[in-house]
Amino acid sequence: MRYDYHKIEKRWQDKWEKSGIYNAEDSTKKEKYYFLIEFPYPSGEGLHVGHPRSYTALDILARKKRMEGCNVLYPIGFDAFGLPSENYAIKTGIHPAITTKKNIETFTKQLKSLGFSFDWSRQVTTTDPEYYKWTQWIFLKLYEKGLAYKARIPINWCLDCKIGLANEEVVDGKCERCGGEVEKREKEQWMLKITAYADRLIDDLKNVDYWDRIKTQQTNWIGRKEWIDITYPVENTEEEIVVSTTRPDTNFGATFVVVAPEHSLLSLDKSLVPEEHKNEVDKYIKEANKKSELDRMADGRKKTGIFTGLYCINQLNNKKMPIWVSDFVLTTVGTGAVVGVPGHDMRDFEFAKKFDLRIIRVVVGKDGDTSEIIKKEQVQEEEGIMVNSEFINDLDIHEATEKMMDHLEKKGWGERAIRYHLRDWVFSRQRYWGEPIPMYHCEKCGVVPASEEEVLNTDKWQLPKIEKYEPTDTGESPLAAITDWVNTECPRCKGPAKRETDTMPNWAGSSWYFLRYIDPHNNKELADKKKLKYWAPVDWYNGGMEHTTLHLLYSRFWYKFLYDIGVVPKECGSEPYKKRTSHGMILGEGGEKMSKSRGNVINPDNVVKKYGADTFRIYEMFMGPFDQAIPWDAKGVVGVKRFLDKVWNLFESKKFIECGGSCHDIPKEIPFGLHKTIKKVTEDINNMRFNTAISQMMIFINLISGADVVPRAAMEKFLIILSPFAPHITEELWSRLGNKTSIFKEKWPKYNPALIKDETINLVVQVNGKLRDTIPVDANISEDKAKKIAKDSEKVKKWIKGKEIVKVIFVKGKLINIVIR
RNA sequence: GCAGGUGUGGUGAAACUGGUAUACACGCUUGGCUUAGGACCAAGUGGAGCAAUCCGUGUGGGUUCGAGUCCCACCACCUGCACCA
Repeated sequence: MRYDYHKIEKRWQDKWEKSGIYNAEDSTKKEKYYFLIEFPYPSGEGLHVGHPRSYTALDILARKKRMEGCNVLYPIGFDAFGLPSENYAIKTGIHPAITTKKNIETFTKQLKSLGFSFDWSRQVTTTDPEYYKWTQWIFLKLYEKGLAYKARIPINWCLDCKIGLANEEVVDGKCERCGGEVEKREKEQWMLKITAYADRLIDDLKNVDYWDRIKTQQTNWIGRKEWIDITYPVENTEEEIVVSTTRPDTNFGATFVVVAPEHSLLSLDKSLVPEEHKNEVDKYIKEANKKSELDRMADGRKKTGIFTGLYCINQLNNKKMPIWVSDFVLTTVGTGAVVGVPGHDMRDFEFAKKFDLRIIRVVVGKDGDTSEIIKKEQVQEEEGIMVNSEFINDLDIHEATEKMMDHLEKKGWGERAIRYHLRDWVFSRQRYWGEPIPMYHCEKCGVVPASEEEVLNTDKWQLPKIEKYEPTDTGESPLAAITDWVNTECPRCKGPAKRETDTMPNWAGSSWYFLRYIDPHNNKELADKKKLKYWAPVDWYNGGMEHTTLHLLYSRFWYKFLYDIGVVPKECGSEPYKKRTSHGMILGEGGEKMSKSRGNVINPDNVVKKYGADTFRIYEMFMGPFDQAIPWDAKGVVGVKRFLDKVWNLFESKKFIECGGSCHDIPKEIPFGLHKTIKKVTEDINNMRFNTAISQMMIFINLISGADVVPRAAMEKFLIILSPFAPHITEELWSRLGNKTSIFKEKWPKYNPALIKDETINLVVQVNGKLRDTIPVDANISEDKAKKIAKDSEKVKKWIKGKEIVKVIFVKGKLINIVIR
């Protein structure tokens, strides 16, 4: 019979779904294991080939873990709030809920066609009021604990469309939809105080098993550093300017100060800027206002700037420093003013060069040059010893930093500050398709939170139906247009009040979904304590590297908060994910990102139709190292299909023989190869080296293709280790071998170490490190014997003849290297 | 700009703690089978050379008996940068 993957795959998918063999059990004595993948955003484009990379990987791990006797939770859900559905609604007038429902149906069908062992009975969707009421409840708790507050934060404002834009919708400073001008506009927004958790978010990383690069990136993103804010009096005024720096050791080398265009020193009502500079400065500020932060950082190379006409005094040496304004300085970093030390900072150096400012050396590097004036092209950023710096001369820069900080503090000229790169989380969106923020604004009482009762047990804070999805031209969310929803009474004083009309960002729902999977239908609590104690935390979370700084950090923050207020029991620990790994992106065939506009998108449905789900799964695991970005290769899929065809055809053509204790007519290579394969596949799966696990299985199949008879037991073991990769074909062949129960109820096989020991090896013989011969010898050969054999080799003799042997290096069981002169 | 990563045949890649560079797969070449082949089977396949041999893991240095692997400097590319998810 032909390998008819369509029939086989459909049949087993139906059987598995009916029997619910992948559903996690809630009350069992078995050890638990919780695998988590990042739940998808159900976009209108359907499943991307990138999604199954992560899902297949953890599916393999989950299936293996079950076979090792664990009670495994491997859930799935949908992160369905977001911009694309809303923008689609603006264009077509179709309600996002309808689009979302349709998209989820498509995704569900696609995911099921790939045979993932998800527990579908626990599906969670963030747009479901039964789910998002708990998201809103968490917000109320954050507010109650003082972690939610309002602040004025700029948004991107399109002057033509008159709506606020997401950063992504701003392309080269222009509105993505109309190409019009975009400017920054300040708005009162809800903020979450994630910085209150900054220290714990860094320090607790030592208790989790994340890949190093993930830990490093998180630590750097939080960016905890000791700064010092130094005050300089501004000449001929009552004002002072406060610069912030992490390198006060170089302060004797300071020659100028640069402030951000938004700096208060330049504000009009202060009118400090001398008349003759005013026009130019104002013009510069206006230009800067149009650029996004990222553009400003990117353009920083070009070094634009204007002298303000003001000077300040460095109190260390009473030197006068001109104050410049430049948009490479950001208000969000430090105090929004930096001190220029052009001798030892590339950016300052380029700035000084361009505007012809003084450059002074205060650190000596390896070259030992101590001259005070630095010649052009000589900026020196590496570490070294202080010079030209009075009381800190001859110290290395770290000691000098400490001493300078003490000195400045003692004099009252500076103040130390622990500062983080991490900023508080802007939690408001002026959009419709998100969780309403359950807050009242009362004329008398001010901000009044909704009650828990209202949010949990009434529909008062559910998203109301609306007619138009465009944000209002005042910069408010479309909800602001529904006056009978907005205008309401204050729950405290019963006077007139308005509802908050901003909604939450997409990140909200995804910050705690993994907890809801544990108890998805609970109507009384976010999740039952007993179930949480059993299942939490997540044992293994895999996702994209691009989520390392935002989503991963946000969800760790929320989990810690829920842990602090006792929603998550103490026994679970204060970290949501024990282990975190990352998959690489799948690129288009040319090596570029897959996108509609490039026309290089691969639809997983077509691949499944042409080759079957098992081939698709194995190809995605075989294409390269799991953590690396890899281009799709349509031809590569063929090789994997051939492999599965070979496995199938073996069953059609081979004789399987039963061997009780011993099988004398079976060549030794078969048990040797099998046990080596079991070992390699087992270890490689655990280390996410799926590509090499598959190549080992290919080697084994190539080996037994040549054999006349194959022991049935060997074939069964092979099918079991292949089954997590290719669940359908293996389940089918398993049942064809006469087995009545599912292959996934089998135990994961163990290898026999005695069987995979090499008895002979190829001894590598080198002369001066170059390969000259390989000689098959006993694996336990002694050094003396190996030396003799090596020197007797004709090939080696040729090289050592007439030369002096300086020494011989012997690596047991591997090689011998003869060093000659 | 800052942060994290990657770089090996014609292609995707393999190489555990420094020890035979290129496993496995694609492609290609030759042959077989076939009415046919985008099916299957067999052999070959880093470069130069008749050969002995030499050269080869982004570039340039270094450490070592020995470097794809370790150290230093550089180059190119990918990801993220807070309102895409």
